[in-house]
Amino acid sequence: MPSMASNNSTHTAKINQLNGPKADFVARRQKIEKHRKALPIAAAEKRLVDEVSNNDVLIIVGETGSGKTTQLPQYLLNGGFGRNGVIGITQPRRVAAVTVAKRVAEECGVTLGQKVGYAIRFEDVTSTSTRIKYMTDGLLLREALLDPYLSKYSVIIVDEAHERTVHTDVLLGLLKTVQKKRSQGVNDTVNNHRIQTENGIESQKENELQSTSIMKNNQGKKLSPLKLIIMSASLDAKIFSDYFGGARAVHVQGRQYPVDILYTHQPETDYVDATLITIFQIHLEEGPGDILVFLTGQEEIESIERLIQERLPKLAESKRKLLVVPIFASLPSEKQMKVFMPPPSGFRKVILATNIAETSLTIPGIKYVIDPGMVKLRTYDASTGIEPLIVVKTSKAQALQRSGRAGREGPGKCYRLYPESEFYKLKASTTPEIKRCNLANVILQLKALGVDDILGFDFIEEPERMAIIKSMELLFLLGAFTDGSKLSDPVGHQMARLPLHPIYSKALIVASQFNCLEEMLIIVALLSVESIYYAPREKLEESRTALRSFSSPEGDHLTLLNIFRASDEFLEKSKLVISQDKAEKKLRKWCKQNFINSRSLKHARDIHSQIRRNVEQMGLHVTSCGEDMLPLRRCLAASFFLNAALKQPDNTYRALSSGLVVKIHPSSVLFRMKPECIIFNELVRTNQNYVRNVSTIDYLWLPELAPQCYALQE
DNA sequence: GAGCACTGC
Repeated sequence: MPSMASNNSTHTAKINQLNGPKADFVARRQKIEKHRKALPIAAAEKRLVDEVSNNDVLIIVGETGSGKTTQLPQYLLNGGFGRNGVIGITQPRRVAAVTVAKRVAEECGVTLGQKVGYAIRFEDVTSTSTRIKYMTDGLLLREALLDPYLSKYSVIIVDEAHERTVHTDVLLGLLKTVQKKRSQGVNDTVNNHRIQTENGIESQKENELQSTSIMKNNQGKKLSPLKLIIMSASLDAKIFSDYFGGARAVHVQGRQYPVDILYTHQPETDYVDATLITIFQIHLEEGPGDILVFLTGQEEIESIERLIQERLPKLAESKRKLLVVPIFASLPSEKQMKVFMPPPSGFRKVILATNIAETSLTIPGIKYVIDPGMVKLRTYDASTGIEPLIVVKTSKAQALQRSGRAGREGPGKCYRLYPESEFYKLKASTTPEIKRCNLANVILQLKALGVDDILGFDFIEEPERMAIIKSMELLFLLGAFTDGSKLSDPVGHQMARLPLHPIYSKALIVASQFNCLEEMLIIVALLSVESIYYAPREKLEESRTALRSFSSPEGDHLTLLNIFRASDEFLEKSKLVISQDKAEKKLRKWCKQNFINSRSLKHARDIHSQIRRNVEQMGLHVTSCGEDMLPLRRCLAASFFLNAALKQPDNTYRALSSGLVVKIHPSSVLFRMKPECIIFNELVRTNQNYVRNVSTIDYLWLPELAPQCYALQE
């Protein structure tokens, strides 16, 4: 064998020498083919294609490493399913859509964006020749607003369905009805779909628009039936099968190395301490291999990091080679990259991570996983509308996902810091997101898709009635509905078209009437991203000084506007003398000097240009209020009137709609000013109720601008 | 005078 191998490589090297890049290409193709054939799913190619031919809905249970995401679309294309339409594959995350598309384009030997492409928000790398299209599930939902029958697709594959994101859940419901309608034929359903609106010429226009687009796609012939494939990890195939009327489920083997699961004998009272002990125990007693620890948040990660650093010097010098690497989403990207770098020779890496390491990124070299069994979860309280984060026990599925991270490159070990009996008491899977979030956007989208009766919609799992009703109330107050709770025209339809929280969508529509849409587009873009401020604890004062020149006495909204404009001016000025790339690099430096998170600012810039395009297409007039901030401030009051609060004698505030006692968050420019009347965008509950993104308004504006909520006292 | 799991349009 060894001599064979060496002969082979000499042979290849010779060809390389003779034919250069072409032989390189051939060698790479051969390597790719070999890799593809070795995947567990490869043996099932014909069977899978037959299953898809014979079943309109197919559930595929594929374990990690089966190759289903990259291979199945290629099998279907070769099986002829791309002839009558595009094969679409949805992913919950943007990076996944992009990286998988790149990989498949390479495997097919085509340029990305031609036969194989991807589409995510802000980026469409597809063309008319695209047959395999990877995309985020949220993007496909948006496409459905313009093409309710998803007529360009012959097959839709919903990948990672077990994650049960809101988008996946809504998409499954939509696909179920789309499939039914497409198999029935389109002609008689067009008029029933979303069109039962009693008012207005506008909506008729929109209906006509839709009918024509369907006709065009249809070219006079009936739309072909839609094939639907749901791909999921093993635990809950039955849920999907039942939802699709007992659809057939097939199983595809994965490729994972065995992982030893170890439990504690007793429940741990202090899991931070237990985590520390386990880290050192592995480090001192186990063979080489990196350690991945799952923790609940930044604070916990930083405190454990400190504790490790304190204890390390107490070890024998030869045992001190332990490199601690934290990772969480809000960490600047250059620091995040450290988890992918190999440690100095002889060192063991211990990675302290949040959930980000569960699915979003895969870290190489992990042999040991420590799982304390806790996770920080966003919840939703329908009665107050607050969405607090709480620490809860993981689910069984999550525990399995975490332990699986130890078996990607070889056999591994997972230390669960609770007794085995506790594992069996865990919930099978995490409560789907749709049951623990604000539903305003979901409802708006469903209404725009023609679902009139939200309470009667066939959700795979029903959200709470109260959560639906609360969100309907909000949409009603924003003017998105008619009295018959249909989407209003034009406001409701315009709101549904914008990729923003409904409150912000409405703010844009209001701003067009106040002649300050130019300004509001900026403010809403900034309110839609993570905080753009970045101040490490040790440089708090320095950052405050840097930001002082932007701050406005009128509040955080105008401050945000000032920062955006300053950054934009800086970028435009740079672009006059240097290339776009260099100018953007220079902007990042500017951000750093001013303690601004450049990732968030970039995101806001992208959103800004997208929503600016959206409102222009909708025919709204983008005008500016110029130097006069009064109309803009009145517009903020008219837009965010539901979140108004009045100062009380003790300098706290009372929120007018909920009656909650709140304080201005210390990060606000108004923290010390304590104006009489404010509006705010966010209510966070920690030890107290804090409001963030606050502006001062004149309280007399409320009855004038929002008489439906506020009446003048006699 | 305070902290923010993770995604997505």
